[in-house]
Amino acid sequence: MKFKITHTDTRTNARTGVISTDHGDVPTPIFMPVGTVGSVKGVHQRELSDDINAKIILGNTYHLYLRPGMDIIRKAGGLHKFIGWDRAILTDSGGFQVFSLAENRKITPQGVTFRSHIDGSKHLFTPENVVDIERTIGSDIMMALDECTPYPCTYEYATKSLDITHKWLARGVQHFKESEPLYGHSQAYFPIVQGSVYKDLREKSAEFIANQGMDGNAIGGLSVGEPVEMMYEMIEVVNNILPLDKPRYLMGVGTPANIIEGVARGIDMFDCVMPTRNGRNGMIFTSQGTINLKNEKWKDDFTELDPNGTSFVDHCYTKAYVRHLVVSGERLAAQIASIHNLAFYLALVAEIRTRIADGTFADWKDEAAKRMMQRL
RNA sequence: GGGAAGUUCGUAUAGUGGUCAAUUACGGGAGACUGUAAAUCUCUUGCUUCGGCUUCGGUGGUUCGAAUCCAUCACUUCCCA
Repeated sequence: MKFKITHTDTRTNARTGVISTDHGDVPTPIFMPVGTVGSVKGVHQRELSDDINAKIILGNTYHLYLRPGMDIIRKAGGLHKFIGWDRAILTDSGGFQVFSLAENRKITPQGVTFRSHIDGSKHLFTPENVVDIERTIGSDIMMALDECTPYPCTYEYATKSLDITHKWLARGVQHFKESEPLYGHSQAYFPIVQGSVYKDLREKSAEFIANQGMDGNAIGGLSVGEPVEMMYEMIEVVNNILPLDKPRYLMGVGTPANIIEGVARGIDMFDCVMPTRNGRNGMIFTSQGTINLKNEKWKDDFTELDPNGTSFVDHCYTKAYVRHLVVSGERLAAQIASIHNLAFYLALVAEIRTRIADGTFADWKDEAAKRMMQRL
């Protein structure tokens, strides 16, 4: 994996670049649709590539490991072949599940013991075996095993957790260096900055992560309930330390405004379930604001789903029709809304790249973020 | 023509003397959702100037008190002719 910066904004910390993987180039800043179990929920791979123009998607180590299991993925020849996706894939390590499945896991210095949410069976994740699993999956970018701390989180817990995350990282990096890709394409390994909302812990973590010398770096443990201003402050603190010449990935973020603000602070990569999950729940994002299609006010609105939208669904369906589908519980509603939202997110990062390149990003960002977050 | 059962807040239901503006489901309205245990979850759903007001087919009655008991009328469903 290579990263090349193409433009640097003079008035913010935003930049554009290109991440080159063996599964294609990824222009940055980029949004990566989440496809946890090897499927971006409700969206075909063809729609993902042709209509949404996603360049890279996520898979999840924990979920794929439990089902279908690594023997199937290995026999399939890796996740790309298994799911029929020849563009880039990034795998989350299961660190988020350490957070979200808190009642079903136990953290030890060795690793983390999980109880499967599917059948209750017990499993151990270590920094080493997670690298092995990600090698088997064959993702272009593999994430290190970390603990995504909850919010609020005491300073004591955050300190202890960070120490474990760092120790896990050192072992993960070593195992990454000692292991080889299985399918002939190269794989990168990204460490993750933690430290909750504590500035000194974040600084310490950013330094530790930067020193690993990996091809890219991630910021995790944010957008877990803390006020957004706190999140933005942590990004600033961390990005002051993370190397400029490596891509920076803000994990699990976020809203259109979060993405704009993240880019302004030097973030290059984002992922979030919001466009797909909220889409399934009847909400769409547009350049003019968000729309809750369940609302009665749209029942006889026969205008295009999103007149400014870049996706085909925006122009062949009306708000009234998609609302009808949502209210009726039709699966097509989830598909249309997911396609629309993902296309909107990808168009958003495309516009951000254009504006960084032509120097209009700083003037545009505040008004755009505000406009996109208003409720229609 | 004879007999039986029934009529409750949009619909279907629970409630068989006071703890009932009244159960539950659906339907309606709104909110949440940020490295996906989510096509999920939460709230709300008689009116109200928030003190109350008017409700359980209609009317009349019994009772301190009725959605609940009695009478009667209306309507509905089923069975027998």
